[in-house]
Amino acid sequence: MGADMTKLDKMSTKCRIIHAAMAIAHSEGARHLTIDAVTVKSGLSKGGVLYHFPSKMALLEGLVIHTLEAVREQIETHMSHLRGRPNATLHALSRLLGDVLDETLTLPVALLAASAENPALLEPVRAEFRVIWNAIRSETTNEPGALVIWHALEGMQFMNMMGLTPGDKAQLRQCLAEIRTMIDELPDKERKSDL
Amino acid sequence: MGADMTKLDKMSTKCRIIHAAMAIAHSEGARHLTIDAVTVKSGLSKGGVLYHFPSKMALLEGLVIHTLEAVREQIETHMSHLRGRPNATLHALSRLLGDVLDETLTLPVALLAASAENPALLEPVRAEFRVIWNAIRSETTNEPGALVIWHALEGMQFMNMMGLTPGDKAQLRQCLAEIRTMIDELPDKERKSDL
DNA sequence: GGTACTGCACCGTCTGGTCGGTTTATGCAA
DNA sequence: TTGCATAAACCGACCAGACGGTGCAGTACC
Repeated sequence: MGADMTKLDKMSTKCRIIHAAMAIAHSEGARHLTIDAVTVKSGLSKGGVLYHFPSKMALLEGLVIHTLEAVREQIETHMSHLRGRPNATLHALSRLLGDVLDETLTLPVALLAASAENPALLEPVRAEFRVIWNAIRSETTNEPGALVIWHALEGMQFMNMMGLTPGDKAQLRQCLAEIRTMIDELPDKERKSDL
Repeated sequence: MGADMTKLDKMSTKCRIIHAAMAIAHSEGARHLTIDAVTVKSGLSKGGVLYHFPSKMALLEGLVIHTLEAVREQIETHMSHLRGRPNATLHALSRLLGDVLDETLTLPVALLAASAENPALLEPVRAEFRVIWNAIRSETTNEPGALVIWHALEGMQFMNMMGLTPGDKAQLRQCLAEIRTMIDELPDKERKSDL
């Protein structure tokens, strides 16, 4: 249990750092996401931050990996509640967006911060997106239709994060509901529906 | 004509600077978009760059405004070819995306670069997006449906820019074609069509 | 003794911005 | 046409501060 405590502490401190980094990236802009800023925001010392992430690249890498991991977990949780349902992956993604619509600390924030420093840091995200896309396309016969829906979901997340969405949250909810009916109307791989 | 020449030269130099800034932001990441980097890329001197844009904020502001202006012009050009057609604004946006799908120097690149320095720089974009949204919603009775389509278009642009889109360009073209049929099936404001 | 830090001094480089100066284009009078 | 004043366009050395990162002595805890 001692080991567990140690591990938990380590994780929670790392989380504090990453959380601080996300908050800075979102409110101040990726340009002002500096180690010193993270130091202040997280309440640690510079040495403390650099103890966990020996360089800024490592920090951003950690930020991407950590956020990606969280996303993956949330998707899997939703997926487990959707077993057997047609187009379960798209449904899971739509639920994920529903969860995340009010939060500010989302995957796109991490993407922006990381790509500002080094676009190559997005590689693990690309890999994950390929996996997601393969899951999506394996569930429907209408690939272009599914791709449109996925792009709509991602577009909502991006625009919402940058504060570019017009109208209020009710409108976004309505938009999300529309997307969900579109997913329901997507042909299943087994029993190809109408059209 | 002397005055015209002067004005043209001035504009072309400003364009060179902005073009250089965009290229850097896209290839190196917003973090490395520095005045010095722009100096080198544009072939000017530091003083020369700062003569046209007296600060980095001014440069980024110029970058956003300039890109937004270009987008607005392209939309209006497409709109003039779509006079009277239902949901003309969405159609214009879809054509714009078609034009831009292969280019790397797009509005989102400017958005990322600007928001990395100062999120407040996105305000003119927000204003423009409100205008676009009002145009879109004025043309259909199915607002949520239109919003989904718009988000899909923006999502495609963002994901394409960050290299997150899976599959090849043919797939994207197919996706865009799908979006266009969806726009065609959107109810017009006058004669509300099926369902 | 190892892990997880704090606190701080320090370094080299990068960055935004200033400033004095130079070149180039323009306008105008002799 | 020439000469010259004036301003716009541009150059590049320089500076102060920010930034990423190092190194190390010390501490608290298991």
